[in-house]
Amino acid sequence: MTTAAYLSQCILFKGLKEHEIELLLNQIHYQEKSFKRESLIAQSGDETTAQLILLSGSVRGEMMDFNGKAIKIEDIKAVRMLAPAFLFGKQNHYPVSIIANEESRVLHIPKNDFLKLLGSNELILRNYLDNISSRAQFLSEKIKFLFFQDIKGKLAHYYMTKLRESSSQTIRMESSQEQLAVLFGVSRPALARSIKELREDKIIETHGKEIRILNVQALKALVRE
Amino acid sequence: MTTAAYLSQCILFKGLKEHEIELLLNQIHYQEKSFKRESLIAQSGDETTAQLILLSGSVRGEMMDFNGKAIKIEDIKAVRMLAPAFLFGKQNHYPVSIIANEESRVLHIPKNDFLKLLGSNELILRNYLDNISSRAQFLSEKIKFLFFQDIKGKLAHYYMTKLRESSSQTIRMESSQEQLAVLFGVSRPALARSIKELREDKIIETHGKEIRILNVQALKALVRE
DNA sequence: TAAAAACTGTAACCTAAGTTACAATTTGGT
DNA sequence: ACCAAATTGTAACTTAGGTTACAGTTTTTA
Repeated sequence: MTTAAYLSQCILFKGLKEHEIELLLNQIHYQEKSFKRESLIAQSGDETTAQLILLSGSVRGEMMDFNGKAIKIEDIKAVRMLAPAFLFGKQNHYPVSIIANEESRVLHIPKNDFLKLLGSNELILRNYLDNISSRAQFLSEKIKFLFFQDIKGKLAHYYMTKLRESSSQTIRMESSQEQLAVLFGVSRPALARSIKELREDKIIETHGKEIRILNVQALKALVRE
Repeated sequence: MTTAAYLSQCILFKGLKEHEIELLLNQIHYQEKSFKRESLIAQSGDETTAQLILLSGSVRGEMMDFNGKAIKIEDIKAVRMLAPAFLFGKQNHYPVSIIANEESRVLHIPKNDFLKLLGSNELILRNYLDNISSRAQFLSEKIKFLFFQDIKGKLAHYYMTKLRESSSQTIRMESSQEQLAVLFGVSRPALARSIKELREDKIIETHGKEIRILNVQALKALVRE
């Protein structure tokens, strides 16, 4: 698969044909890099001198707390830009560390070339604008999630979201409690305790990785908003 | 003072002369609105259908927690755009409630007219790009501040920032403990307790609104980063 | 300048979540 | 199918911060 073929799946190039992307790429410099599973793609605090685009694989963005414990901000699957809102503005540093979840390929476009790209096509510019706005929106939601919800609120929010994607009243957990705790920024035993309490209150029922929602109303009431 | 004169002080129009702004304004529709002290300019969750620019006065952005208790995200002084990153992207809703701190005037540019403005001048577009990127950066810092710092860490961070603006080892607090607690998202007595502990540890000395930093090293060490 | 209002200091008590530890269960590899 | 490793359940105990309450202090306003 060509670079342009990958990029045609990135929202930055939404509305553009593969051959148009090809033409645009010919006018700028860029590199492709491969990263092995668990390797560090960018370190929190590093200067952002280029726009990165994840072409294949998946990565995660993590913030570190004082004790070195990570909390996961998000999982990112190809094809997507990495840290789009951190190339411009005042603080050109990665806000999170970016780590490959699996073998991944990343396109690396130096800032000046990326600027040229934005200037060369109005559609791309508009897509970019949309994208960094969405980033700010995502971060603003993240504040609400991390800071305003207690553990049960986080669980309820998480389950409700999963439930919307499901056709039945059951959810299949694809991540472990440990991983979920990292996403919630809480300790694993505390998460398990909250799950237990939901079980005791007959709000959910767990069978291994399957979770059945028994009382959607009560669950919804736990979300603090 | 004309609208254009105010706008020439807004980073969105950085690099433009007053008469150039005047010309641009002639091509779009806009309104000016006045708000009294403590009145609601926009409610969290409201749809963002226009770009707001604070022309005079000052406002604050607040998130509400579940119990209706506010936490202040930031204070905004004229001249500045309000919620710039929330006009584009997927979630066109105010992330915070915006409340006038004092008598304030706000320019209201409907989304389409604002788009026209962005399209009509490359400098404005670039300024806007910088600005919404800075918003995302601000929010990312806010996550670190609110979620990763304990109360002493927040105090230390706050004092260190104030100290940088001061020529001596003293800080003059212009906000009350109550206001600071709202900014930190903590309760007032808990904040007072932490201040007391800093005093007991001989890290600071307080005399009314004056705070003298006795041990910068120890203070710095309290910031969790 | 006196009374009211706002602000600060502090204490007792409560609660959510962290920490540590370990047993029970599930999963995956050979 | 068996063993090791990972995951989950749970309990005891600690801790940071919330809640409530009230006294002392400073600032505002009449």
